[in-house]
Amino acid sequence: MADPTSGSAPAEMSIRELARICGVAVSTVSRAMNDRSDVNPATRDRIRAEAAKHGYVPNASARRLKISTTTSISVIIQGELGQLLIEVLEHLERRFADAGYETTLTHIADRQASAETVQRIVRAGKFGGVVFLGRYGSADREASAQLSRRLAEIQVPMVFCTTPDYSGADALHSSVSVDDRTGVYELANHLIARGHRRIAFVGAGDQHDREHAWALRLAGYRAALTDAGIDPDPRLVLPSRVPGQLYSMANGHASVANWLGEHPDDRGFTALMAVSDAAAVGAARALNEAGVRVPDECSLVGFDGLDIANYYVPRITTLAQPIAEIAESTARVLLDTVKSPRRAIEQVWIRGRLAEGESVREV
Amino acid sequence: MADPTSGSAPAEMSIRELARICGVAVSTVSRAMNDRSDVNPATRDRIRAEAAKHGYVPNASARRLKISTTTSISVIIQGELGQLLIEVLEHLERRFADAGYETTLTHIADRQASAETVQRIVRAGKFGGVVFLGRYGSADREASAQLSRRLAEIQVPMVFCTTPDYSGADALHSSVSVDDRTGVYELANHLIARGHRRIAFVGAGDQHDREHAWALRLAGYRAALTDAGIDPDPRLVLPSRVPGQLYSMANGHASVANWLGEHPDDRGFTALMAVSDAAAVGAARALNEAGVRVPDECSLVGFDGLDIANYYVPRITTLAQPIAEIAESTARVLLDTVKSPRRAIEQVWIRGRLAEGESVREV
DNA sequence: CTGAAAGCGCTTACAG
DNA sequence: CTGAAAGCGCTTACAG
Repeated sequence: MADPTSGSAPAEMSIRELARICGVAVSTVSRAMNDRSDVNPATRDRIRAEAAKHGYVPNASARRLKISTTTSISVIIQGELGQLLIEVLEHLERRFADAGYETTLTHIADRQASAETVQRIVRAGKFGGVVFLGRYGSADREASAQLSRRLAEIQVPMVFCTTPDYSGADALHSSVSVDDRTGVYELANHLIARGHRRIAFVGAGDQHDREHAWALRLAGYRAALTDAGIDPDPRLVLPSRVPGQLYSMANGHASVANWLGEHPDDRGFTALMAVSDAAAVGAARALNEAGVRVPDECSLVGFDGLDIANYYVPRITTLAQPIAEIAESTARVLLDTVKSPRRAIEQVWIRGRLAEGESVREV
Repeated sequence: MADPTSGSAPAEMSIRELARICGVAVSTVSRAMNDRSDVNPATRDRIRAEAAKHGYVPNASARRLKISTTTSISVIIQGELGQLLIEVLEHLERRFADAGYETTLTHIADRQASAETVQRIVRAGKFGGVVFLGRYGSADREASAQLSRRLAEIQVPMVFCTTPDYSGADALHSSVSVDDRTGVYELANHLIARGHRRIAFVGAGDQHDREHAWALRLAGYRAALTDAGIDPDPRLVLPSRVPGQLYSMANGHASVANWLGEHPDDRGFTALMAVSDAAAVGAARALNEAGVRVPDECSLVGFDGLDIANYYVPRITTLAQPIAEIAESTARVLLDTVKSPRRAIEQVWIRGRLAEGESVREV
């Protein structure tokens, strides 16, 4: 039917056409293609051979229209697409694959983060469940809470991964995350135990956008100082300089470089806590450019435990996220919810591991 | 209809039900939801309000079954999921969004790289086109060529991004890629111009798997040496030690550490070319662990031009991939092919830019 | 083991 | 501007 002068591709074969070719009913083709037991093996093999020969693939849209069960999970990532989320994604894919599910990733821009977007994605793909990888929401607290409530109305199992649910007092969604606060608390204590008192924090976000990992990490930092009898100096929370990329090398660098430029004589800290390993690398470069040696003149810690922390010179002391465990728990919670949609909301906080590097020195 | 004692979620609303609620025909609801002009604005608004109120979202499977046109592009990534591909992906998404297309990413394991997988993905999602990001195929040359032919039979526009088509003499697919060979050729000349003669290459893959960027980069390295009158020493092509992650820090590190361990007295090179920036970082650590300073005692260059090259200390001289241009060309070629499926195959090679860092010293 | 038929939820000529 | 009807390509009772 294809007109050679036109640009259109040949039409795809339908079950009906294949049935005609094989001289059987469409129902028989359907059974053969789905490997059902109620079809003669010889018939099945003949049909499948013809299908392969003609490149017939069942139309999934038509199939989905009939079938209620689905074996697809949608992973939605909003905004920053860093190495950490990518690694979590890889583990998630493996876990879901083990359970017989396929995984599809949709990356959406910040401004598209709405309940409608999710609803469209979910119904478009007939997904069995949704994982929000990284946060999902806007910088505005009230808008985020409302979004969370709207999401709860969508009748599909969902779980937040690497971020808690920020719905407010009553959590509306399950979540699995590293224990950000405790992790940074431990890191700060690690520094304090080595004599540091003037510790700066690199990578604090916008005041209005407190619903993100950085805020929990900052809270852990403050708590550790306070518990150690050190009065947190608000000036040592270095403001972010690359707002859209809080956890990036660029932000770590700009933030510290800016501070050092404004305080040429006395930088005012003996140790730096970066909100992420990437930010730590940027901070290290800024220190180096100012002639400050790590760790001899300034200690440095990161967060995440990515390859870069391990291979950087000096190796960066960091809080290693338990990526495999996070992915495993996320998959478990989601698949449990798929099986029992009314099961209770579950908040899972997984303790990270302090990975000692070569970037901290006693003072 | 939902049984409160069962775990099933309430059924989703259909167009029929909404039509009944609004007291109109389903066709009118359809027109309202699709913003068609042939519906009374007042009727449309009333219907849309009811839809929003009841959380009605059209079933996309049913819609796709009727509609032939699609506005979705599938991006397929096989195997390694590094920072470079992620950044290309982000640019691709933006380009496609500008053209009115949504992008969906599917990440598949090496062993699943078959024509059937692609066919299933394509028909499942009714995608308008497919981008293969990174290579797609197996390590076996003959199997790859056959796969390429099978892919060509799938009647959907496709383009390879960041990798050429390895079908053999006659390319069967369009591709957009940095000019790997010329890029490394330039980097090698950069080193040669600074007096280096003993240059090692880090990150060569398996002999049987020559269909990958590393092989083109290795070829550029060899050509530059030969053209400069230097006989390439095959021993200076350091074998890979982490096969599945050729471009990783782990591989760069293991490869160089292993070599230095076996040649404690004379390492045999004055400069190192790494297959990627990440491998360069790993190599730098291995050098450091052996007490070899970069660049004073050994020069180092990478490939890709990622953040890490720019923020590492010392800043790594590298070949910056023109990521935006690669994404732009990929989107252009694919969308052109969507419009005119019979258009000619196109191989696009984009020249990278040598970004000079602080990791090369004259000898 | 196989076939004829109903129907999943939409869209789109066609008629009014 | 609105409605009744056909049909997209499948799956699945139901009948044989």
